[in-house]
Order: sequence, then C-alpha cells, then structure tokens
Amino acid sequence: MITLKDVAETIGCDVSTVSRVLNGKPNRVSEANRNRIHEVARQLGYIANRTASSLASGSTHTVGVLVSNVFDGVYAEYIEKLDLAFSEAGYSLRPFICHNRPDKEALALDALLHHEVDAMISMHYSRECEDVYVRIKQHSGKLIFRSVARIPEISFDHVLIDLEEGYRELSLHLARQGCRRIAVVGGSVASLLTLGGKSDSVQFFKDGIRAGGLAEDSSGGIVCADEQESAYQAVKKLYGKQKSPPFDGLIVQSINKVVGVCRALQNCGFAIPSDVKVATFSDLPLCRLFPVPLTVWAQPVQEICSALVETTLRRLKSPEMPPTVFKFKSSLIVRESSGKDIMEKKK
Amino acid sequence: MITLKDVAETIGCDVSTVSRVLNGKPNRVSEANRNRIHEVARQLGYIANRTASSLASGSTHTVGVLVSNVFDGVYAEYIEKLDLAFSEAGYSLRPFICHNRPDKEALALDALLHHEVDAMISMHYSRECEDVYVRIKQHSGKLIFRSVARIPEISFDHVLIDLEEGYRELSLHLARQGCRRIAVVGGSVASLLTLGGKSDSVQFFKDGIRAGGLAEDSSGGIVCADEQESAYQAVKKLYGKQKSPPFDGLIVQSINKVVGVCRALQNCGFAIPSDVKVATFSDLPLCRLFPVPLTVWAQPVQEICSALVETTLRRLKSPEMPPTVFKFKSSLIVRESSGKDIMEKKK
DNA sequence: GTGAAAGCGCTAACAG
DNA sequence: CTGTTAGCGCTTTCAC
Repeated sequence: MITLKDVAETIGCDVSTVSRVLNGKPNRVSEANRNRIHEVARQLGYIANRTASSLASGSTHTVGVLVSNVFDGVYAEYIEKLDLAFSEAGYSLRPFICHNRPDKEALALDALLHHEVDAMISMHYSRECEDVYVRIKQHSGKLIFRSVARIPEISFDHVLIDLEEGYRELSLHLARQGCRRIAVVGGSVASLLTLGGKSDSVQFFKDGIRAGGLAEDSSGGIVCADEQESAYQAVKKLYGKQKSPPFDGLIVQSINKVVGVCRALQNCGFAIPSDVKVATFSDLPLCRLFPVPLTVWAQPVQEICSALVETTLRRLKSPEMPPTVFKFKSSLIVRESSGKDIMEKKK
Repeated sequence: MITLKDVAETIGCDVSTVSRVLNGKPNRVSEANRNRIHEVARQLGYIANRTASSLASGSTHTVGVLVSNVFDGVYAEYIEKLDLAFSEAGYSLRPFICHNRPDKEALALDALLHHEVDAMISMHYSRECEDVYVRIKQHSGKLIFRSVARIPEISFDHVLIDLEEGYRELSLHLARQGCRRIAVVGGSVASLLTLGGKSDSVQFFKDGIRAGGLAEDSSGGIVCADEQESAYQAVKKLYGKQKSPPFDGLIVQSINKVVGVCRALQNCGFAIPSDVKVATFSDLPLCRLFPVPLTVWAQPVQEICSALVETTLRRLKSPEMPPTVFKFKSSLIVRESSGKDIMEKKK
C-alpha cells in the first residue's frame, strides 16, 4: 500500500507538505513542489486512507440516516434526496435500516456514538431506545429528528411534519365526500382506535370525523403490519363476504399498505371510489400513476430534505447552539381515489 | 471524550489489558481485573472509537453495496436482505447510490479504494468507470459483482442472474399466449432494438420471438428512462389515439416502469391482458398485489443474497483465492397480466 | 514555503 | 495473566 510517506520519500520532502498539497490546503506551497507532488502521487498510485484521516482530523465527513426500511417509497425518496444534497455539501450519506427492531435501531445509533458518522438523522424513534438517545444527548448531541412530534424528553434539533393534522384533514375530506364510516389502516393510530388509547393523531382524526358531521362511533381502525401483504390480509378479512363495505372511507398510513388495501377491495368486489374512498400520506409518483390515482396529504419532501441538510450542517459547525425546530406544512391533493370526479360534478 | 487510556488509568493497568477485555479477546485475563474493567468502563461511559480501531486493525467490518437507486423495489429488497445477512455475520452493510451517474459510481467505488469499506458488492456496472474497476483489481480485488454477465475485462467474483434468458422465456411465453407484436420497454434492450445494435439479451429476445413463431419484424423497443413517469409518457405517446395497440405484448424491464406502462395503457383505453399482455422481471410483493397480477421472470433473491454474502466473506478471508462465479436460475411465474385465465381455459 | 514532532485512539506482537 | 513497545496513516501546530 502506497502511503503519504512513500510519496514524500520518493520526492525527498516531508509528509506534511504532501498532505497539504494533496488536500488542497489554502496558501503557501511552491508551484514547483505542488506539481511534482501531484505527479508522483499519481505515478505511484497513491490512494488516501480515509480511516487514517478521519482519526487524525476527527471527522468522517459522513452523516447517517436511520430509517425503518427502505422498501417504502417514502424512505427511498428521502434517502435519494438527502444523498444528493449531502454530496453537494461534501458529505456522504450512510443509510441505516432498523427493520422496526429496537436492537437494530440501537446498533445504528451506536454508529454516532462510536464516531463512525459525524451526525445522524433519525426518521424512526422508538421508546425502547430512549436510553441510547439520552446517551447521545450527553456525548454528542449531533442528532437531528425528522418526526411528527418533538421528542419532549430530550432536546434535539427537529424537523417536523404535520402528519397529525393530516388525519384531521383526510377524515374531514372523506366525510365531506360522503363517507359515513371511516377507518384508519395501519400504524399506531389504527391500533389505538381498535384497542383504545389516545394520541394526538387519534385526537386529530376524531376532530376531523366530528367536523365532518359524523358520530365518533362511525370510525375505527384496521390493524396491520407495515407491509403490502399484511394490509391485504387485514382488509380482505374484514371486507370479504360482506354485502356492503364495513367502512366506506379508508385513511391508509403508508403507500405500501395502499397497494394491499386496493387489491383486497378489488378482490372483495368493491370499487374505488364508488364503494370505498381511499386516501393516504406522501405524494409519491406512484400515487399519480396508480390505476385509481390517490388522494394524499402531501409533504414538501424537497424542502424538508433541505431543512434537514441545513440543520445538520449547522449543528456540525456549532455544536453548542440551542436546538432548532422547523415545522412544515403539508397540503391536501384530491384525486380519483376519494372521488375527485364527484367533487367536480358538484361544482 | 473517554478513551481506553482513561479507563486504564483510573484502574491502574495498561490500555492493552483494557482493550483485550473490552473486545472479549479469547483467553487469559483474570476474573478480578475483567470485572473491574467492565465496571469502570461502564461508570466512565466509555465508548470505543471505531475509526481508531479500524485504523489499528486494518478492518472496518463494513461492506458496501453499490446500486443505481433505492427507489426500485428490487434494489430495496436486495439492500434489506443483505443488511440482515451481513449483520448476522458481524458486518454492517453500507449502501451507495449512484443515481445512474458515472461520477457517483466512481465516488462510491472510491470508498473501497480509500478503505472506508472492507469489500464492495456492485450491482451497477458502467463502462465509463472501467478505469476505476481496473484500479480496484490492482489495489484490492475485494469487489463482488451481482450482474447479468461476467465483466470479461477484469476478473472479479461474480454472482450472475439469468436476465438474458428471461428475455427469451418472456417473449416466447407472450407469443404462445397469442401476442402478435411484442416490444421491450426500457433498458438497453429497448434502445438496441430501436436504434439497432446487438447484445446477448437482444439475441435471446429474438430467439424467443422466433421460437414463438413470430417474424422478427413483429418486435420492437420502447425507449424510456428508469422512472415510472418516463415509461408512462413513452407508452402513452405510442398508444394514444390508436384504434388497436401497436404492440399486444410488452416485456417491461423493471417494476417502476410497469406502473407507468399500466397506467398509460389504461389511459389509452386498452385492457390488460385482453388487449395487451404484460410481463416483467423480479417477483416483488407488488407483482402479486397489482390490480392485474404480473407475470414475471422471478429470481431467487434470498439465495442470491446468501451467495453474495458467502462470496464476500470468503474473499475477505482469502484475498488471493481465484475469482468464483455463481449463476442462478430464475423461473417463469405466469399471472393474469399475460392471460393466465386464458391459459387455464385452454387446458 | 517546508520540515519536525506530536499526536488521533486503538491493536497486536512480544516479553516477561 | 499483564505491561511494554511499536505502530496504523494522516493532520496539524509550531518553528525555522
């Protein structure tokens, strides 16, 4: 392996000079040496050892991003956009996938503690790992949340999205479109609605239900895991062999589940939007190109990513700065899945 | 920051002893010291600096995987499966996304050269980066290809999938299902069929066409970029305002494009499979749950991932071993999109 | 402008 | 069983 030392020795100068030149450090290196160094480095096939520079300089120039999976188009989109944005800023993005498992989540967060990355963006928070987050706060603080609500226990930078409000807007919208019974498919909201329990999202959902003129007991949850197949099974089980649909409005928590939901409805002989109206979160390309284009509560993903990158870079520069909080506004995009045509005819 | 040295000093022993204990090195450390070291390390909140261990030990315990994007479910699936498999083997997977850009591809490969990862799995090869691959061969050799054909110029480990044969099997299948004019949507095959030019895949495709009893000029290509939207536009442009479909059989190169293709056909008033039959590669969950379940040339992804992990670990262990080549067999799964019902009625 | 020197934090012989 | 001794390859002050 060719090292800085090798280059320095064949030239007869010091490693520090070579280092300066090869890293394009500001001023002061003679033209002559500069050229010679570049030339020799190339000839010898010198390749810097980044592990060594990271150790010496104390920075890896890498930012981690923690996601639950990468199969969901939403995360894929964030990762691709963040990757591009960070590489423009001279950093590289390193995705960590936790598969919804706290052990993997902790392992990913360890990368920050162990100095494998300079900072970490977390798009997945589970209570089980709270102690790790506390440790991070003590040791580094270079963690940025992209989440729905502020993690109150510890103070980190936050980039917030208004998914909670989405539950209100979507349930209200569906009610206005004529739905009489509205359910949430998947996620914690579905669980809480089914098993009982409260959360801000549930509250927002119920607000929408009421504002839409429906009784609270006209709503419910359909519990399923975070996969296309689970959603399919759950909906099929509930709707199979029914003459009329148990719920005529569905708010589906993620795009993967929409796929399962739509297929299940189709299998059970129910049409979208005439029998059942469907809406979801995140405006992926798939939402427009779906056989029945989907009504969505759409986040400004590009802006969110920019905010994440900015926040991260700022935090890296000024570690002691007090935590910042951004909150982004989503918007309702109405398409055929919730009866766009009906709406337009009314007008 | 608490270092090994701090732990050693508060105990009054040497850093090497602490290192041994904390890394669970085989034999020989007294029970007494062992416990004391663990305790003090915990109390002080010691966290190992992995950059430093990587430098000292010469290994990062990280394997990179280079993909063109992560939005395509196929890559997402590989990444998730590889991630799981590698973490069981004590390695962590680091995805690199090149967005089909040679500059980003080279940058990702640099990570291997610069010792940021111990090995790299490449699922994306572009000729433009050939020089980088040559460099890698000289300097490291720890590159494993998951590809369709062997990269002949340089000898690396290969895990091959039979996508080429897929073009033959799918075109033959569509012909047998009654298609008279068959086209390939997207990818290099579509380009070569349109602009002229040869490749093994094109040859296989034409073999299938002939074997299916069709004339060679009854086939064609529909060129588009690797996105849902591009495929949509390309097909819409070709099929719009036509009374009968220009091609009644479509082999679509990736799942994202299928989404665009199906939507375009629907928009143009053509039904699947009665007017146009569709088939694609890779059996993702989406293929079964699609409104019209998709006929696919299905790869054994789990086995492929196992082979990739095994190959990588073996290469890491024995760098001098001659390159190995695995080839996996796919299988045809017939579903409604190519007229499964029709087939069954015939029987 | 350039070199000398002191680390970054950890690992891994080797010697006792 | 444990300490000593060298590094790993690079960065970065500080003199000259």
